[in-house]
Amino acid sequence: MLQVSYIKENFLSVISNLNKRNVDFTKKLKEITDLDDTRKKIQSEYDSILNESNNIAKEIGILYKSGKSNEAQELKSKSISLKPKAKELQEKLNNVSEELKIKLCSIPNIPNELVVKGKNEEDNEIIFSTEISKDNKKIIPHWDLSSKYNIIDFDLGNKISGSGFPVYKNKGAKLQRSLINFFLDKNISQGYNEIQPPLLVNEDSGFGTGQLPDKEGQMYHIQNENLYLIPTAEVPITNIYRNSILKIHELPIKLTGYTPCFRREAGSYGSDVRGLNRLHQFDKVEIVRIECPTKSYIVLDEMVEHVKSILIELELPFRILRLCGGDLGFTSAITYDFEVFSKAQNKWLEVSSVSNFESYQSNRLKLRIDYGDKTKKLAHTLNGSALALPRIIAALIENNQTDKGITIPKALHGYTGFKIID
RNA sequence: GGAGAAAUGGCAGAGUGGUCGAAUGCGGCGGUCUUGAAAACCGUUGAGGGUCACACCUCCGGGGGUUCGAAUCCCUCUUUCUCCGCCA
Repeated sequence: MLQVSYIKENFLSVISNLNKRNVDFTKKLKEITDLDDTRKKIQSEYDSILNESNNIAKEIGILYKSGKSNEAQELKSKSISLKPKAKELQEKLNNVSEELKIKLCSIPNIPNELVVKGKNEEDNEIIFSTEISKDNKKIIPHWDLSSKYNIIDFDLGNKISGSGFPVYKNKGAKLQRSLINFFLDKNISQGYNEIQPPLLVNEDSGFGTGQLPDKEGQMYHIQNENLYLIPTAEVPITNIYRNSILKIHELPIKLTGYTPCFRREAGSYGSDVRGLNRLHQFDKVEIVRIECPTKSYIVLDEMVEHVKSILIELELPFRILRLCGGDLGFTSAITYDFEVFSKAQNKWLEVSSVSNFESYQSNRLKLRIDYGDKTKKLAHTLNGSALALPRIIAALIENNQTDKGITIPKALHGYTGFKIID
């Protein structure tokens, strides 16, 4: 959520930067600033009525003490006469504030200056890519390899839950566990502290990181408890700091956590959802940072380098994209996507998304930094996947298939305890 | 699931209808003293809205109500604790 004061002070640049998302927000932003002016006007009118009745109440107290109940009676009726107007103003204020909040929530984050305008994923900028071998060796897709080596069972998942809930078996299960531990260890070695958060969150948490309102459709909702299954560990981990004021010396905050993630993925179909490409439940290790605004872009680069180093250790072909305005997530100011190459599908698969949300989330979260010199500012939040499991597994088994079996990259040997799946 | 108790500032803890945004202690910050530190003493120390700055307004778990006036009374929700039941 953007701050109204920021919109007012930077009206034209906000419009032109938001324009990179290919939507013109001029009208909406104008409505917001007008609404805020109205809010202020009603607020001050309401405040002065409250001021008046507060004063009367105090006087009545004094009069009663000195036994002048007749005069007190007079003041009482005066105070009562103020009530209808106060009530009316209070209601107006509530309505306007609520409307303002709804309107503000409908404005996405302002893209950073590095982000180019663009329509969709085709306009994303490729900023790094490893070599992709062009040999024409026959490659088996991961869904066939899964059953060939009996490591992932999609039919069994269908039986137990439905599509998008695969069952990992045997060395497939061990490979999952190994990757999770490998990722966590990598993150911890870079100073991230491990968190095991709840997998169900309340409405306030969903709002804090920007999943609610509007994006309810993407989350599973437990109706009778009004809880949501997390679509990413970002939600519970970032919300640790909801309604917080951090002392400057408490920063930086670097957290990592492994969780299953649950997504409804309504509307997905076809080859997009084949095999491990898009699941309703999948495992992911996330990194989350809370930073001083002056440092968040240095930190973003650091996070990109970190994720990159993990993919290099896994010896997977990958590339890094800087998302264009049209493909940028609603709450993000800038996002770098990591994609591994699936040779069998001749397709890039997203395995990580590293973003700086600047103060967009922290304004919703009410997450501020106390600089110790009377100044307080919204913090910057950042997060990224390091990394999401299923597509890593898909690329790994496809790329490493040999006549003898699927070889496991060296970096994982200490975790798996085996070097080949056969 | 049943019965009872509670929720106040960073923490502890007073306050049960009238200058209470809230005593006191601890902690934090600034100072005096000291070669330096500790101790002691003095001062200061919640958040949001609003204003050029003041004024002013809101907030004592959340929401609603009673009253001229609510931290204090009533309703409701949430959370915590104790006892019983159940249980990985």
